[in-house]
Amino acid sequence: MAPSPTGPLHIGTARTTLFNYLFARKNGGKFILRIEDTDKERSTKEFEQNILDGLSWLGLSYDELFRQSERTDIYVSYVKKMIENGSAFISKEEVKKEGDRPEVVRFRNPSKKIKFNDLVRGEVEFDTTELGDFVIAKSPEEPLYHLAVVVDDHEMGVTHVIRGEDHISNTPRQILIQEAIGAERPVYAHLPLILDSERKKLSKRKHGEAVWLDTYKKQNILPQALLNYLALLGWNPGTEQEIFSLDELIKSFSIEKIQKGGAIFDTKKLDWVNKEHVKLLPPKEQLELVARDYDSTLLPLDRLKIAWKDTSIEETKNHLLHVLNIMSNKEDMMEYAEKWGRGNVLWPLRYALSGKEKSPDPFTLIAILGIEESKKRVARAIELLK
RNA sequence: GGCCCUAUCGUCUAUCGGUUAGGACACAAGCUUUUCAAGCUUGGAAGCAGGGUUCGACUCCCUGUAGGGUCACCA
Repeated sequence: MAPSPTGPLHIGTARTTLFNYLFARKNGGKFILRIEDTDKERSTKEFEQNILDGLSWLGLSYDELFRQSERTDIYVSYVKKMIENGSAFISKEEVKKEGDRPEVVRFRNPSKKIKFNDLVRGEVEFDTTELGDFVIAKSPEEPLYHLAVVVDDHEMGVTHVIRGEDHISNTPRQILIQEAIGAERPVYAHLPLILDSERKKLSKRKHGEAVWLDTYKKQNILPQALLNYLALLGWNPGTEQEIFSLDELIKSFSIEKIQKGGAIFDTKKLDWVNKEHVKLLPPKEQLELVARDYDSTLLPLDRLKIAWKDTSIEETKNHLLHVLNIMSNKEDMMEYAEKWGRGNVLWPLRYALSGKEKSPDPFTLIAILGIEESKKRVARAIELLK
């Protein structure tokens, strides 16, 4: 996996990492994390840390970690070799914009057709003529992405490259460089992209926070739930199972079941997957999650939803008034509820406390909110019924 | 625009030539006195179009259409 630390961990990067992880673990391979920070202007340590933290939160552990910024010497030796054997050359350039160099290193493009077999898409063919003699280094000491990637894959013995479909057009030029330095060609698999509701690639510019992993972390989405949902975006197990642990994903994973078309990110389904994972948690942890959810939120109450079935508003109000007394005097709530009908008493109580038709039971809510806050909320509901 | 990729319910998807085209999310309606972010029942909802190939195409081929990706001295 090869993220670039030019921004916080992107949700798409998280999914690509997951697929790489699953594939490696499934096949007993090694999972390498390579920080692609050859762009000194845009890469920062903070973003790198954010990516590392995000992966650890997700529980995606890697076997080795590299930074391209620490491997410049290796790339430089390759650039020099390539210039010597004529597969690259120093080219005089017109300076068009700020930062442009008068001289760069270009790849001598043999301009031929490149065919490769993609594990997801089958045979793909490009004519590389249109690529021209593309730039592989700003100077012999400053290698660029394509060169660094190919050298690293070669040096690290990378056998499988699983990445987003937006990289598919980068593949032919990387293959060209491989052939020039005598590197073996890895197996490629290009994943379908994650799309927004308008079927456009999820981008930081258009979608802001929705693309950062941290956003979902803040929303109390469980890491295992996010992983589960991400796996289902563009992949299916071939069975009707939908809820998976990471280990189960590893067991069921197969690259043949990856979808070709892009998939829209649906937060509703994410929420459902998350809910299913919450149910799997021990009761104590569930309670902690609930607490985080209900502490601060005060939802608007709907007058019509407070009353249970066809109980009258008047009756419901009386029950709530009693409930308020019971809370103040610490009397037995269940005794009262049994007497007047559990639904008649407990439903409006729970609704008054949570503001939701579906929520934990009222006793749990009182425990979370505290007696004072609970009383305040019940009083609020009574006020509404006047 | 060139090149590349893609095309089944609103969404995620199953189907690998013969199915009443299945499931899940979401939605709608209902049931359940409700310690229920539960469960259950029911419902609506799909093969982009046109040509082939074939006894038979959602499935294979071609064309069109639509959508997407990519075209840096970023990655």
